[in-house]
Formats: sequence, C-alpha cells, structure tokens
Amino acid sequence: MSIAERKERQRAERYELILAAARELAETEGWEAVTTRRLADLISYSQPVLYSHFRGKADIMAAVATRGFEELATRLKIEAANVTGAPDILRNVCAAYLDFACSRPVVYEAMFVLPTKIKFASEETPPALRAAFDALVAALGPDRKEPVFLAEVLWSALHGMAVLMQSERIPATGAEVRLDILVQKFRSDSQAVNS
Amino acid sequence: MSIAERKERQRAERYELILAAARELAETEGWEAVTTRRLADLISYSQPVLYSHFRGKADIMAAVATRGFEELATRLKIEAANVTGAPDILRNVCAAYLDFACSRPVVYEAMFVLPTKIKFASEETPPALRAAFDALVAALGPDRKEPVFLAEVLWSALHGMAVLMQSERIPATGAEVRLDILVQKFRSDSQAVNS
DNA sequence: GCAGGAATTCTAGCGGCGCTATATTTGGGC
DNA sequence: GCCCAAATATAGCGCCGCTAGAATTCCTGC
Repeated sequence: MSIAERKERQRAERYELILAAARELAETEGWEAVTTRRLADLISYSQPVLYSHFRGKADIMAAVATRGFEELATRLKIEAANVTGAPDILRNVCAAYLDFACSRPVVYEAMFVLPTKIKFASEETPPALRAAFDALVAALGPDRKEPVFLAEVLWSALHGMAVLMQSERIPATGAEVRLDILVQKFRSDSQAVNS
Repeated sequence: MSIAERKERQRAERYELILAAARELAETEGWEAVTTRRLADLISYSQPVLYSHFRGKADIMAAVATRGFEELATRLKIEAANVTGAPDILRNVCAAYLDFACSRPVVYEAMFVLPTKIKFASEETPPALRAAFDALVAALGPDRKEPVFLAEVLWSALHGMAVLMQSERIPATGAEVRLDILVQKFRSDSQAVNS
C-alpha cells in the first residue's frame, strides 16, 4: 500500500501547491488576475489538473477562504484568551479582526466579500467560521441580552470598516480612532453621553 | 442649430437607455450577467456604440453608481428633514439607508462593493455622495466629538449589515432587531448598560 | 435634386476567460 | 517486458471586453 500512500501524499502536496499559488497570485495582483491558465503555469501542470482537485475557480477560492476562517479563528481566540494583563478583551479582539483583514486582504475578500457557496449561520457552516464568530460573542462579555444579534451588529461594523478602508471608501487615516469609537459603543459598561 | 440639438438629445436618450438596460439586467441576473454583448442586444445597437458613450463596462457601472448616490442622498435627506412628528431621526435615516441597500441591491453593489474609480472622501467625490454622508453626520445630532469619524463608524456598521445580509452571511431574520441595537448604541443620549 | 464628405454605425476579429472532450503518455501489476 | 488503467496534456468550445477598419447614413453646399 506504500505506492497508494505516496500517490495520495503527492496529490495532497499538489493541492497545497495550488492553494498557495492562488493566494500568492491574488495577493500580488488581485483575484481578477487569478486565472486557471496562470495557476496551471505556476504549478507547472496543465489546466485540467486543477479540475481534478477542485470543481472550478470558485471552489479554489472557497478553499482559500476556508483556510482563512481557521487563521482568523486562531487569531481571535488567542486575543480572547489573553485575560491576564489585558483588561480590554473586546478591543483586542476587534483589533485582531481588523488586523487580519488588513494583513490578508485577498483572503479576507474571498471569505467575506466575493460570492461564495460557503454556508453561513447554518448547520453546514465550517467549524472554524463558527469558532471565529463565537470568539466575537465571547469578547462582548457575559450577561448580554440577544448576544448573537449583538455580535452580528459588531461583526457588521468591523466588516464595514475593513472593506470600506480596503476599497479606499473611507480613509486609512483614523483607523485607530474609529476602532476606539466602535469599542466604546459596544463596551458592556458604556455610559458615555454625547461622545 | 436644431439638428445638432436633436442629435444631442437622441444621444442623451440612448445614454439613458444603456444605463436603464444595465441596471435592469443587473437587477434580474446580477452584474456578472451584464456583458457588452447583451447590453448592445438590449438597446438594439452594436457593441461599439456603447464605447461612444462610455470608456468601458466599468464606466457604465460607475454611471449607475452615480445615479445611486443621488437617489440615496435624496432618500436620506427626506428622512433627516422629517423632524416633525418623528422624534428618532437617527433610526429613520439608518432604516432608510438599509432599505435602499435592500431595495436596489445591485445599484448598492456598484456604489459600495465592486471596484470603482469613483473617489471617496476627497475633493473629487461626487456631490451626491458627500450629501448622503452629510445626512448621516446630521442624523447623529449636534455636539458630538469627532462627528466625521463617528459617522464613518455608523456608516461602516450599516454597510456591513447591508452586505452581509445581501450575501446571506447573516440571516435576513433579525434585521429589525439588529437595527434597533445599532441605533441604540449610537444614540446621543445612550445610557444603556449590559444590553 | 444631388454629389461629396464627415459623422455614425456595423462587421469582424484579437487575445483571454472558465471549462471539458479527447488524445497521449506514464507507470504499476502480471 | 507487455498490458491496461490511471494520470496528464492537447486542443477546442462558447463566452468575455474591447477595437480596427469597412460600410452606411445623413448633413452640407451647390
């Protein structure tokens, strides 16, 4: 069975090669530059090989997105776990979300902007995606009414800030100020008036 | 000069025909179905005619977006002007924004999601777009610190809710609840604790 | 009324896209 | 070492955005 195992391993390696090539090409030239021809060139195989791993281009992007969900969940959980010495978990988690969006813009785009067949808020939702959302819920703290709706609003705000900044619809200047405003609005002990 | 005037008028009519065809086709089948060939078919002219009105497909979408800015600004200003009998201007303006995004999803997409050459937050920003943003600033009420940043955060949240709902990343159920939560967070007299 | 010429519009085509039917090559099993 | 299945490549389909150059239309000046 060693031969079958080797073949399986080589297939897995080529799968990773495709994902890496797709992400790197997207990172340098954007998703619109990621074509099956260029991808095939980059991995030194012909186009149809791609279709033995993925149903099509959308499927490749979905796979990149799925990896992104895992990385995002990891990053958020690290911040959420940093209880010791970091009093403001909510701010740290929000900052981590925005930092992820900013540091991996094309992965973020595949996850949350481009059309996708990945199911959100359903039984088929990828576990990592659920975990990332749960980290958001947790960061808001206990004893909230409607914790899921509240987290959805927070997520919406974070997502809006991420995409509007990325597409230069709001200026990059002021990201910190906006984050402060947002966090203050969602803090469980917020009592601020006229600010 | 009557002949030149007539030609100019006919050109203007055809321009409108193209915009209307683009918007309608996008509304029924999405922007990815809006191709120069189908557009040319719909207006009963050949493809190159499109290029005598617009630089290309992106330019057509930008024109649709520009019309959208005007409609959005109008809708928001109507709500903002409804002082009499409507105490909660902020909620009405936010609801009007979301309603616009929901009722004209593809126009909204062209305005705020798809790549565009339209400049935001600069001297070249279309007046209607500035007006729409100003309506958001006004809806937040006077005597705020950092009114522009605050409005940007509110806009981010509204935009996030709009796009995440449209792409089915958050469920359509709960739109009202989320709007209530958001407005409550941004109300100038918000004193809520643990909600 | 009509010829000339500019303005307008169309035909046809380029290179590239996602995707796939079919041909070719590769490599393990006997 | 041959056979056959699995793996891979070639070549092509119908579509895309866009454009050069041909064909047509229609205003102008006589």
